[in-house]
Amino acid sequence: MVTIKDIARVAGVSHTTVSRALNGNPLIKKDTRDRIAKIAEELNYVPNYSAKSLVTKKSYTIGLFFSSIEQGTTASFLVDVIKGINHVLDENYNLSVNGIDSIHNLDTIVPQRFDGILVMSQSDADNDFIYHVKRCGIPMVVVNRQLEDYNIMNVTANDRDGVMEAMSYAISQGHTRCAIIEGKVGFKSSIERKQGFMDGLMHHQIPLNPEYFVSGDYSMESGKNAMQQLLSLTTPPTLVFCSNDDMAIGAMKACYARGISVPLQISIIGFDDIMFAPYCNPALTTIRKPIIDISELGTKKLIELMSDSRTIPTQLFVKTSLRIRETVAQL
Amino acid sequence: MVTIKDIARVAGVSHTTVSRALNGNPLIKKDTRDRIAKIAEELNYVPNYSAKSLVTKKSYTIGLFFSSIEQGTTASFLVDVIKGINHVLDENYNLSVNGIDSIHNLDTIVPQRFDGILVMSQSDADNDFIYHVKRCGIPMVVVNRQLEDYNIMNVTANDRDGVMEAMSYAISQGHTRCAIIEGKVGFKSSIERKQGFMDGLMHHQIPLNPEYFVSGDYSMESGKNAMQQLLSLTTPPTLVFCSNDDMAIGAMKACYARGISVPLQISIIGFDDIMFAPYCNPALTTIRKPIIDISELGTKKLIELMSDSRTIPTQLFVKTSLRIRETVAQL
DNA sequence: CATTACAATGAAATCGTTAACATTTAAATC
DNA sequence: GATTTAAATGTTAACGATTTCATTGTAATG
Repeated sequence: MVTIKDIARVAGVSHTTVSRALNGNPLIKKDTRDRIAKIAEELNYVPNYSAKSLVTKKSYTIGLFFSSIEQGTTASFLVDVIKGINHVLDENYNLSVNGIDSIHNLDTIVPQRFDGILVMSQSDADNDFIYHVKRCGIPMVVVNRQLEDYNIMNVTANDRDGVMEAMSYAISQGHTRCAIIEGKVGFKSSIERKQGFMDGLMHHQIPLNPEYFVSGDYSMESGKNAMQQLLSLTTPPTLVFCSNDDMAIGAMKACYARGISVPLQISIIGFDDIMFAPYCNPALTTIRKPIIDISELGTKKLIELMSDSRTIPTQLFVKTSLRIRETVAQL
Repeated sequence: MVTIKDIARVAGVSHTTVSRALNGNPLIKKDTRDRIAKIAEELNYVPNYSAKSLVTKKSYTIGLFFSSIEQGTTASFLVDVIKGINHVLDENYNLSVNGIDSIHNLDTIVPQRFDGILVMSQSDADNDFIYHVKRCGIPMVVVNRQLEDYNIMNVTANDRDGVMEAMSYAISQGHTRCAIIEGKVGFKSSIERKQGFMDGLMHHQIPLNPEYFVSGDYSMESGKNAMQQLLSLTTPPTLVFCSNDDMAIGAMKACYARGISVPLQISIIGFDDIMFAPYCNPALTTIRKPIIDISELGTKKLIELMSDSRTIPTQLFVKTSLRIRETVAQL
C-alpha cells in the first residue's frame, strides 16, 4: 500500500508537505500542491483512515440505529432510510447499520467509534440507548418518533395532523361509525395516530364509541384479527382507520375471507403509504409518511450538528399527505 | 478516554502486559489477567479501534454492497439480508451498507477499509465491482446471483429447480396454457427462472407458445402491464408464472381492474415469497426464496474466508420451496 | 546592506495499539 | 549450588497519518 511517505520520496519533499498538500493547506505553493496531487493520483494513493482517525479523533463512520431490526415493522422503512442517508452523506464516510436491540453492551457505543448517530426510533424503549448516546456527547438526531425532550434534535412526521385530515375526509364522505385499529402499545406513533383519530371525530362532534377502539401491534396478522373482531360487532363500523398499512392489508384480508366487500360494505384507511398500497385490491387510501424526506432532513441535520456542535437542537416536522385511492366509499 | 496505559498505571504493569492480558495472550498469568480485566471493567475501558486497525491492518468493518439501492427491486431483501448478517456477525464489527451504483471511484474500495465484502448482486453490471474487489484481494462472497466464475464464493437459491417444481405442480392441476412474465433483462435470475419455466413445460411435453412469453422488469407496474397484454390475447393462458412476487401483485392488480377472477379465470404463481404474499387476496401461491438463509450462509462463508484465506471458493445452493396458497385453480 | 517579516518547507512528537526482542524471575536439572 | 529452561513481564519500535514547533529562503523595510 502506498503511503504519503512514498509520495514524499517521489516528489522529493517531506511527508509533512504531502499531508498538507493533500489536505488543501493554504501554506503549500500551488505548483508543489499540483505536483503532489498528480503523483498521488498516479500512485493510486488512498489515505489510511485508521491512521487519520487515530490522530484526528474522527472515525469517519456514522451509525444508523434501528429500533427493532428483528421485527417486521421497520422492514419497508429501512431501504428508504438508507437511500435518504446515502443521498446526502459524503462518500468516504461509512454508514454502519445496527439494530438497537442487538447491542449487548452500551459501553461499546463511544464517540471514538461514531462521528454521529442517526436513530430511527419507534418506541421509548429506545430511550436508554438515546440517552447513553447523548451522555457520550456523540452528535445525534432521532428521526421518526417524536421525543418529549427538546434538547435532542428530532425529525418526525406530523402523524396526528395527518390522521385528523384523513378523518375529516372520511367524515366528508358521510362516515360516522368510525373505528380504529391501534398501533403497538408503547409506541409514540400509536398514541399520536390515535389522538389524531379522536381529534378528527371530536372536531366534527362525532361521539367516540369504545367498541370501535381495538388494539393491534402494527403487524398484518394483528390487523386481520382486529378486523375480524370489528366485523363481529352487532353494529359494525362503516370505516376503519388502521394505524399502519400493514394492518390495513391484514384488515382487508379479513374482509376478503368473510366475503365482505371493501369499500362497499366497509371502508378502510391506512397509514404510511408503503410501496404496495396502490397495488392492493382495491387500492388502499392512506396517509403518506415521507420517510425518505425525513431521513434526508435528519441526515442533513446530523451533518450540521457534527460540523458545529453549538447547533441548537430543534424539533422538525415533515408534513404527511392524504392519498385518496379506492378503499373509502361515499355513503 | 481511558487507554491501556491508564490501566497499566493503575495495575502497576507495562501497557504491553495490559494489551496481552486483554487479548487473551496465554503468556500472562491468570491472576494478573483477571486483575487487569477487572480494572479495565471498572475504568470502563473501550479499545480504540483506529489504533488497533493501524497496527493489525484489520479494519473491523465488513461491507455490504447492493446492486442497486436506488431501485425498488431489492427493497424487501435488504432488511432480511441485514438481519441474516447481524445474526452471525461479531458485535465489534461494523456493517457498512452501500449501493454499488453509488460508488464514484472504485479505487476507494481498498483492503485496508474492508476486512470482507458481501455482495448482494442482481445483474452482471456488478461485475466491474466484483472483479475490482477480487483483484484487491479482499475476501468476498457474492450472494443472490449465480456467477459463472467458479473462483468466487457464491451463494444462491436454486431458482431454476424451484420454478420447475412450481410448473410441475401447475401442470398437475391441469394447466397447459402457461405464460411467463419475465424478469429484468440482464439479470441472471431472469434467465434462470425462465429456463426453469421452459424446462418444466418441456419435461411434460407441453409445447412452448411464443405469445406466452412477455417481458417485465421485476416492478409491480411492469407486472400489471404484462398481464394486461396477456389478457388481451385471443386465447389467454390459464396460468401465469410471474418471475417475482412484485410483478405477481401487479398482475393481480390488472386482473382486478378488468374484473377477472383469480384463480377462477386465471391462475398466478409468483417467486420470492415476500412478506405480503400470504396477505394478497387471494393469497399468492409462490416459490419461497430463503433470503435470510442465503445471507446467513453467505456471511458464515465470508467469515471463513476472512479467517483463512486458503478457503476454497465454492458454489452453494440453497433450496427454494413451493408455497401453495390460493392463486392456482384446479382445472 | 543589515534587519525584519512572511511564505514555504522540514523535523520530530504524537495518537493508542500490537509485536519483536530483551530481560527478569522462578523452577528444574545436574 | 551453579546452570539451564521456561514462564512472565518489560522496552522499544513500529503502523500512517496530523500537528506543533523549528528552520530555511525570499522579499520588503529602514
